[in-house]
Amino acid sequence: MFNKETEYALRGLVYVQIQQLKGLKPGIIEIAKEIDAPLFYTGKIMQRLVKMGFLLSTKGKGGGFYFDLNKEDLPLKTVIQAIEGGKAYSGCGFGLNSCNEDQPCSLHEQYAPIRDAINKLVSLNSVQSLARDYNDGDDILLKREKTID
Amino acid sequence: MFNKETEYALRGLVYVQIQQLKGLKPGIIEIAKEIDAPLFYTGKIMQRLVKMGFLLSTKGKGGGFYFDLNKEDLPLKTVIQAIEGGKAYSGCGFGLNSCNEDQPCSLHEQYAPIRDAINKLVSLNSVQSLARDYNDGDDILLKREKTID
DNA sequence: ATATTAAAAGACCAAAAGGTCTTTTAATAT
DNA sequence: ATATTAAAAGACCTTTTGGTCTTTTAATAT
Repeated sequence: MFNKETEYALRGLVYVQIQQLKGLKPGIIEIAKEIDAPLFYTGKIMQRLVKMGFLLSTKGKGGGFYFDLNKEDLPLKTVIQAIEGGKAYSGCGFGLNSCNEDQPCSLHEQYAPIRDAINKLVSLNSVQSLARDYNDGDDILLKREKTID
Repeated sequence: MFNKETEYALRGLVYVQIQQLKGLKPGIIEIAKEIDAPLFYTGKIMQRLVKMGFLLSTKGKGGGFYFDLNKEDLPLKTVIQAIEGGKAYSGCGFGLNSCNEDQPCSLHEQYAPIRDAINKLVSLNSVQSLARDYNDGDDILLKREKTID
């Protein structure tokens, strides 16, 4: 569904938010471990996210990543578009330039509702809402200790 | 939606089928031009499709690509899976190994119906059905002369 | 002040995707 | 037979994606 960078970015952001709700400020080592992503790559991605203004960080002892609480919720779509470029989930399912609403290709009409559903999914879900869902214990967004049953 | 190779492959196959319905047997040069894809790359892809058994070809004068009429319709999904690998449209939307029906992640439940719709789309549409749609004049699957209006 | 900690910056590397081009093989028409 | 045509084979190249590692900068605690 997403490329690796986007995937790690979203998981990282949600993890930071979850920790922030507990009053914590995780660092790269912890984040990478918890979201099950490569350490240095995760570091690079988190830094990019800071540069893009999606979250904040401090260096040195007690440092780490955290969100500006004054900001509004961050929809997944905003992050995805910042990383993958604006054209994500907008084009023709068949990749035709010449295909549009007026002159749809065979698949266009069938794909349109799917594309719309994806757009809705990433627009309605935010880093914060996923973090909340997680704390409610409803899901396993992030790596979690394997339970022995 | 698809990667380039898959995209060119599907367009190429549909183009061959459209021409075959007219009693023709197109070659690489014609196919590449008509589906608006790079010449040599298209050649390579068509050859791969022949090797995979999706269509036939003959060399030399009058040669080109064509389908075995005895075979049944070829669903898009079959082609996609042969090119992109079996895991296409099956995993968790968030790319988590630990996510499954029993322990779904936040997005899993929302993504599941979308993934199912995509699966249905590529299962129900075939190279032949798209070629038929095209001949009915319903769509512009392939590159077509720009109409001056 | 300085030692420690942790992010920032950036060089570097590997694999995959996308694409180009030349040579070889096989079919057909003359 | 042989000239022509067109696919097959495969070497090679470029860009993008994914990933690693070292050095630098900034914050904090002693």
